[in-house]
Amino acid sequence: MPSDYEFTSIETRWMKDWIERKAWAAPEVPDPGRKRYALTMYPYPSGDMHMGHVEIFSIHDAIARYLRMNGHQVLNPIGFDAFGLPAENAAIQRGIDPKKWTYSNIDKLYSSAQRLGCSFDWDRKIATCDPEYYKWNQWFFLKFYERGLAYRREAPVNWCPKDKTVLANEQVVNGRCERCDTPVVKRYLAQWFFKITDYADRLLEDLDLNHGWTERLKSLQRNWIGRSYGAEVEFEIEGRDEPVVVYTTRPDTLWGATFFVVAPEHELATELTVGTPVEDRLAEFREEVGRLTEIDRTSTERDKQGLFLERYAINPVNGERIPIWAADYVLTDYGTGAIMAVPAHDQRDFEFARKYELPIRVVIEPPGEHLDADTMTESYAHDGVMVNSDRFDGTPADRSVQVVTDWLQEHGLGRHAKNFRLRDWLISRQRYWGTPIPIVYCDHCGEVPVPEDELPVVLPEDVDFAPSDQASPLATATDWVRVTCFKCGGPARRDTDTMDTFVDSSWYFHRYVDPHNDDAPYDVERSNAWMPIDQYSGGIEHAVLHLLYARFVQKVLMDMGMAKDPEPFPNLLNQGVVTMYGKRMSKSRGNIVEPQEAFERYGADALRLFMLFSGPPEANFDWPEEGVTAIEARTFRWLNRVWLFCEENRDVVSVGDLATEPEDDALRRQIHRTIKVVTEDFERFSYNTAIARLQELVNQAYRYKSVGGGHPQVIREFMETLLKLLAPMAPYLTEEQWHRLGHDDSVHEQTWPSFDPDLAAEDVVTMVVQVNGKVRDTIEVATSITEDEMKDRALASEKVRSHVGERTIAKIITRPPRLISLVVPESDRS
RNA sequence: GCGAGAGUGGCGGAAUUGGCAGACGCGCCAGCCUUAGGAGCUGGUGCCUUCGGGCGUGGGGGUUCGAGUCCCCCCUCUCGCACCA
Repeated sequence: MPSDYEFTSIETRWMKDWIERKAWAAPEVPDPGRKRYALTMYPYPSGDMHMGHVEIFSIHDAIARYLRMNGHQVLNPIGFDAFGLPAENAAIQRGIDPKKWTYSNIDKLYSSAQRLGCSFDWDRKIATCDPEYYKWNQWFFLKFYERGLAYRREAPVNWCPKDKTVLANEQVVNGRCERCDTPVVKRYLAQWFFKITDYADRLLEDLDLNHGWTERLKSLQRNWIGRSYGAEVEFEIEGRDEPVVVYTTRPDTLWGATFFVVAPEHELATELTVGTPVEDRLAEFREEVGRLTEIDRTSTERDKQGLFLERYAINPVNGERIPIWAADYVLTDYGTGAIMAVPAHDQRDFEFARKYELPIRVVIEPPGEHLDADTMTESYAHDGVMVNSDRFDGTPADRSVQVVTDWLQEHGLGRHAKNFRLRDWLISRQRYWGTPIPIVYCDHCGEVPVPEDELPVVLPEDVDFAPSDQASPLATATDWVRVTCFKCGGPARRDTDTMDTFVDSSWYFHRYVDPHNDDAPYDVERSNAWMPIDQYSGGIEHAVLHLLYARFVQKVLMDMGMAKDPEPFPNLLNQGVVTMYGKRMSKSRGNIVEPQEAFERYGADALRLFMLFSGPPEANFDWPEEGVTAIEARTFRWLNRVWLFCEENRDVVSVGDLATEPEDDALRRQIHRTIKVVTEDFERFSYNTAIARLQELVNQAYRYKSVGGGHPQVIREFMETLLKLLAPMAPYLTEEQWHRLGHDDSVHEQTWPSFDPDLAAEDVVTMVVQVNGKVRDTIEVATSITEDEMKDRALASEKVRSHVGERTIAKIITRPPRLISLVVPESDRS
């Protein structure tokens, strides 16, 4: 009586074996045509491994192992996104050194990944908090600076009052801090930006190169970049030399522009009121607006607030004097920060006009209808015909924008223009645990970049981590801050902010090809040999963060001659998240299921299969109420069934030629069909159905034994095929049984099985007979059946005949060999 | 409001091209085995049924010999964007 699957010692043995002989090491440079770069988004080391990691790694590892078995040289590295707020917060709350905290988490996560049986190339490990890594963040920063892609500017920025740092637009979700959910406020600060807007068109257009992206993800990015087409129009301002430019998507409504609005924070507002009685009221108004959180400011329910600046602009198309207002519904950083207001045809302008009793003039009407400005209750923003617009009266809406813009351009009043929702990437952070920005400030020379040979600017350790509203933690490292200017040798101060950690993750996949390089971020030749990433996997939560920033940086690298591919990851698999009771697992919710317990009770393979079997990889996985015990019923018992079959049958040896019986052929056919469909399933990442097919095969093998089947070659073919097909998903059990079957090499180094087409083809199929579209009989037939035979067999069926009755058959549709459909008149059935 | 995606048994899900809806598994039911079972084995399991059959993939209509799949309308849910001019 063979014993059950005892995984503990087996897992330990093979884990050691794989690591010691570097089983997953990729060559420095791959053979041409054989490379596959498989990458999973590097994890943030916030503690030990959690179920989210287990899911991602299980899927990703199945991909990598499958590629390897298909003869590819696979680069499958792992590293750690090691900078970031949680380390610092842990340091503040528990008095632990952020460095120690981070590295100890990295150690835990690294060995848990080994225990899970991941096939990473362990020696390529990187941690972004190593000076050897972040030195190159600083190097890239300087390169960006040289190219005019990094600049410092005072601007209204998103400030999280709890985390006490600024945030990028991408990190503000519904007006709240993405990390701690605190409402964000605007602050005026001098900050560093990366000029991602220079690449907006390319980021938009190259999305089509990413064939392996979901439409959903592409649409998220398109939305975020938000390109719109329209016109820039010049408005003269009374008493000002220079005209002011506004951006509009509807230049055809210019004749309906009855007032002009600037954002309260806009410098034009200050300029227009300085020295006038309005000056103080504007300052007050601006302060009022500044106190609002982004949520309040952008709430559509809130009443729009405005202030008449007592100045006038001239409408360029009709020379009308229109009043200039400051209003909180106009944003400083979109377009030019000033707009022409067309209340009749824009809902926001309409509400504002009604509130402050400003004139409304209709210039677009629905065909054949009249709109009355005095009685309308909302703006009319649909298609129509131009009216009250001089020579353009009667122009239909489908041409009006083009025609008017052409005319404006001809007369020097405006021009065609486009605009983006995307803003430049704010990379300064007022926090400690990140890459110091390699810039010093000199009273004499101003902003001075740290020379390359002075890199890295190492993060100081003697720092008060506690964040404040006034200064970054690094400012408390007074000795570190004080430097001599690299240009003039005079006194200077270091920039005390650190970089957004998304800078780190925007190029880490290049570092993996050459992780120990001291002279450059990476060797370009090597990177070119491995890039692009053939299969990337990770969560969709990075849709407009990492996945957008990394694409931007890749394009800059390309322009610098450091990359050859416009897109770094054309194929992307977005796994779902692991939840329980529909909510993301988290300590604060108390709905955590620990992988450690699962490892101990059921082993890594059962846990991996459990994740893979639950559903498609893109779907979220809601952990069942039972907790880890669910693994027992769903996958551990089946693994044990596989184990016992191998234990009971591995000593079956061949004794010369054996005649094959029909049941032998049946099992062989099933084996080859299974190879075919499981291979197809792997190609489309459909692991849940692959496992289902393997379960069917195992069921069939047990049935074969129970009816007396026992052909040694067939049994062996079954076991070896099963182990190979299962190996990418359950690496430990398959490795152990592979060796128990007498092999000296690893199952993971075997070639993925191929099928015999003759065997995989079905010889007998079930032919369905329909009468008027309804299934009336099913008949077992040979695959090679002819259409005539099909008709004969169908018409011979009692069941079919009773449904046809006396009626004549009007039409017969045959789809050999599976289907025949008889059409008879619906009338009086007797 | 704009954009994207989804809706299938008690549950997770399957059906790649318009061709037997519900594979595989969980759960449940019955039986066998066992001192015992949270083990193992066998069979059953969409709903209704007068046992002929009828109905069935969110609802309604359409195309077709045939629709979960294609087309139109509607409902619900999820996600993203949203005072972006």
